[in-house]
Amino acid sequence: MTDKINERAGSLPVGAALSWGLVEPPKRGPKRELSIALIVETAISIADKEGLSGVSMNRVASELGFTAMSLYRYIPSKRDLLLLMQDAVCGIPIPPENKTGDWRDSMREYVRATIQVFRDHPWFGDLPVSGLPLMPNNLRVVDWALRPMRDFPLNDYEKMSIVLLLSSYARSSGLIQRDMDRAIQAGARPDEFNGLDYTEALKGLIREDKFPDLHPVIMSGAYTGENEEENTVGNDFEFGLERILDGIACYLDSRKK
Amino acid sequence: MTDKINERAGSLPVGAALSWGLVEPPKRGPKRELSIALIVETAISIADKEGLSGVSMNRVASELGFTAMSLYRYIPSKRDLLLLMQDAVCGIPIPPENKTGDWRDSMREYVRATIQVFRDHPWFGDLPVSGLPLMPNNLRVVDWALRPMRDFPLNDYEKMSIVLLLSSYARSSGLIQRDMDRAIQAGARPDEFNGLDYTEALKGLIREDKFPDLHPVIMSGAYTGENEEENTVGNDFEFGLERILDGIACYLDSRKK
DNA sequence: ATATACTGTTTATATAGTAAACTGTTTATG
DNA sequence: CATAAACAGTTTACTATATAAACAGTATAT
Repeated sequence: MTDKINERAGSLPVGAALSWGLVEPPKRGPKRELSIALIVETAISIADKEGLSGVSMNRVASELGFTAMSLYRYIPSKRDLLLLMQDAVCGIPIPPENKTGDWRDSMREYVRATIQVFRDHPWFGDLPVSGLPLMPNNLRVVDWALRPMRDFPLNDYEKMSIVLLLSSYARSSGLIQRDMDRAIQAGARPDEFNGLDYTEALKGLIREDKFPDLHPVIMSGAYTGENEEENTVGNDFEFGLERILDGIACYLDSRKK
Repeated sequence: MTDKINERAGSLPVGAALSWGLVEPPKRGPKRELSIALIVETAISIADKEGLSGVSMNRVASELGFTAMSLYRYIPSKRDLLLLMQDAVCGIPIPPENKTGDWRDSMREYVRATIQVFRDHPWFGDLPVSGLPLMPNNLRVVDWALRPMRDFPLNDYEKMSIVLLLSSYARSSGLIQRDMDRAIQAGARPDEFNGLDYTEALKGLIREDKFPDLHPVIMSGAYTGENEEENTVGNDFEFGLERILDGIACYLDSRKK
């Protein structure tokens, strides 16, 4: 199966080659009853409901009415299944280009959409990011991130650094928002454990002498995010994003003059 | 074992409680031949050499000359061992406060040190970050990150947002630098697979019509980082950091006027 | 017609993590 | 001092898990 890889795949990881559709479909033998897309879709829906730990080859196959081993006719290893899942949820709709809007709006839109992926698929942030994106949906998102900078007087390295800046911030914000979503869900059933309710424990542990700068932040509740109504920053993630955008604007100015 | 937790631990996860030293040492019975610190240290050294997949309860115990089950007298689960490892490598030396230096230098120093953790312990970035730090070493690092802002005219939410900004950027940069380190190591043995050498494959796959903005970046080699000497950005991570610092400066200015 | 390349399944193996029961040791208590 | 309780580390056992190998049936190329 993995030996039928198109030469264009070059040295790509198998998961990436599969995602690019570079593995030739078989010519003989019985009709396939499954497909990569179906398997990945099923795995994602399990992960959405039960987390990554719910995703086993057996579980995915059972859901489809097959045996675990049948999946290996499509995907060579679980690691590759996870890569395919990762790329699949990057297949978000990319809005049409708005040539009149300013670049700040476009970047905000990109970051917001990226964060949403983490909230829609809470397991997404549990997969390790191994280096640069190589798979098609993920790369379309990178293409999107580059779009607002098309006419910037910057070279490609500068642009990529900005993409890194935006995407890393989106990731971190996405993770935190995901955890907040979880806490709210847990709060709906108060018998369950509320993951963000560590405030009391921390207040007893963070002594002023050992943590002079963290101490007041814990005490005010800003660290764990209680009294969210007092949060002048507003929708948590927007503050940092505006700082990043300011920083970019600042750099553009310095380049123009 | 886990039932002997100090009440100050409150609702903390067990791993965090262990890390805070909130689990009372036993009063009777035979002398302990191991310690949490020793186990964690051993696990870290295995992970440093062989990656996270090398760390199994069996492997760690064998290294110490004990059976896997003996570890459970100290650490209730593997998940907790991983948490302890995560916190342990955050135990980096925190430089003394430099009251005369400016805040930008202090923040640069913090980010640089954080990135170094990812390079020294390549597995560190493979562990999922689950929400806010709760463990002592990690929180000392947060305290450090807050230090340069002590006299900023900002409230705690604003400060925490900036910490998020800096630490998320450090994480992403750290991951990329780790991967570059790996590629260089692989390059030293050219028979091995160089993880960053996907350039050729991508050049064939990223068509201009589907990826109008990414296409030129791939072709120039900026995406995969070939011709690093042409990278005007300089030491890759510094560019984004300066943008962030500019953004913060910009915000401070807008507050002052 | 038949060899070939497939399909999904069955069977088997190796490697986890960890629960429970066991043996021996130290300490607190009567 | 005797004994019970609390512990240490081990043995054994169980449950998942990923996945290799062999198998029986089916569609296609020659």
